[in-house]
Amino acid sequence: MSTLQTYLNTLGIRDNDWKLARDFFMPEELVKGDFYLREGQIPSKVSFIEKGLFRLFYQVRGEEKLMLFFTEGQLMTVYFGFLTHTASLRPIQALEDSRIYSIQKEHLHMLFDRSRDWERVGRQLAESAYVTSVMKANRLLHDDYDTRVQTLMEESPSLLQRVPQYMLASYLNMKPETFSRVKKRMMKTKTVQPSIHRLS
Amino acid sequence: MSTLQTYLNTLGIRDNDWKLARDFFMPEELVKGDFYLREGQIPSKVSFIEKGLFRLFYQVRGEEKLMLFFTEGQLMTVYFGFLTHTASLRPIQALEDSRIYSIQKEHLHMLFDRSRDWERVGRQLAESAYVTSVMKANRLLHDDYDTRVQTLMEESPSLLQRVPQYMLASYLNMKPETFSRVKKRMMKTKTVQPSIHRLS
DNA sequence: CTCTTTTCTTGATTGAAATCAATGCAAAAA
DNA sequence: TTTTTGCATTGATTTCAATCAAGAAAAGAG
Repeated sequence: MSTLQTYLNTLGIRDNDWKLARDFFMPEELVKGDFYLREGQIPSKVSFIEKGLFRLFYQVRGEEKLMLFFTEGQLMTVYFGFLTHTASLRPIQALEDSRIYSIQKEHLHMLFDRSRDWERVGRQLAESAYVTSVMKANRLLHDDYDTRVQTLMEESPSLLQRVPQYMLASYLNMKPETFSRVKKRMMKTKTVQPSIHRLS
Repeated sequence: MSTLQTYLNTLGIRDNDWKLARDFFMPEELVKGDFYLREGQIPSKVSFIEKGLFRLFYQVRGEEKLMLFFTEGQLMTVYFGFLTHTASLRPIQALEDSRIYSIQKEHLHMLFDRSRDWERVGRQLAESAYVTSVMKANRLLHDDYDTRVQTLMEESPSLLQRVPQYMLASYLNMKPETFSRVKKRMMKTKTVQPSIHRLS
């Protein structure tokens, strides 16, 4: 629970606000392959990920499109369905054994009603969800293939280890073959690995 | 001012909350071509559009990319820069003579501090900005060209009258030539116009 | 350790939109 | 009126990722 408390602390949730919320958060364990949320369910909770990795995806004409990863230190939900009270067409599945803390929507709204700080946090989370989503969309829309792969490698190198490449390709809105070719192309172009010696 | 009041009313801003805010909203008139926000400025206000039409765009390698339209009854700002306190790379320009009411960011935060309802509205606006942005991004990413044009024609027919076609093309992330060809293709395929007689 | 399955790579081909280029067309300016 | 300007259309060509099709390599099961 302490990682959750630390996280909330950075959002401005302290002592009293934490006491209000503590009992609402329920621990859950999921093993690789488990569904956190199934297709057709209405998202009714938000979860803080203490450990693990998840993917939010959907199916279209037989093929899977991966939209988002969630991992340690992040809040997870199908925010769209959570906000619009609509059934999610987008399951969330654990890609690794995971440990999370979940709070129900109704409890979250209780917190909003009971505390100014929680209401403010609610706004800030919505705001940062907006910022994140806009940045992601702009990249997918306007960055070329090479840039997308490069950005991913720089910003989320750990994903390369933890996730099969075809999922990363889908996440970047390209085919696995294309991802493979872009990667190869980048290796060729790449200059010598930066190292501490090159700082001189 | 009354259209603004009506709008805020639908968000749950009544009597006292309105009185708190009223004097913060300043009327502005812009004529076609005026910049509501210039490149490099930090967005410091939000405006309600009573009348008119605006475009949010940016330049990349000499070409203009149109990201958003704002029109009557909507709130306008470069929300991204507004939230992140960063200079906007994205000017907003009036496409028609317009009349708006603007509130400064600092005043908005005063309202958040002074009233629970305003803080809630702040959250709800962030939430709906998120929902809108996700829907828009998903369409641009996953709908094919024909669908994008068709959706635009169905949902925003007035834009077709008010905006040159090359801007609509850019808005849908395609070239003017492509837009033209898609439109032509659609005309051919189109079945007889639905009419009241066909309801039988 | 071997066998099986999944994932990744590579090559050949195809297809759809971008690009290049020319023309048409209508509204505004001279 | 003619001329100019901005926008839309159309055709020809190019480009780049998708698709199709084998294999190779890696991961997992027994």
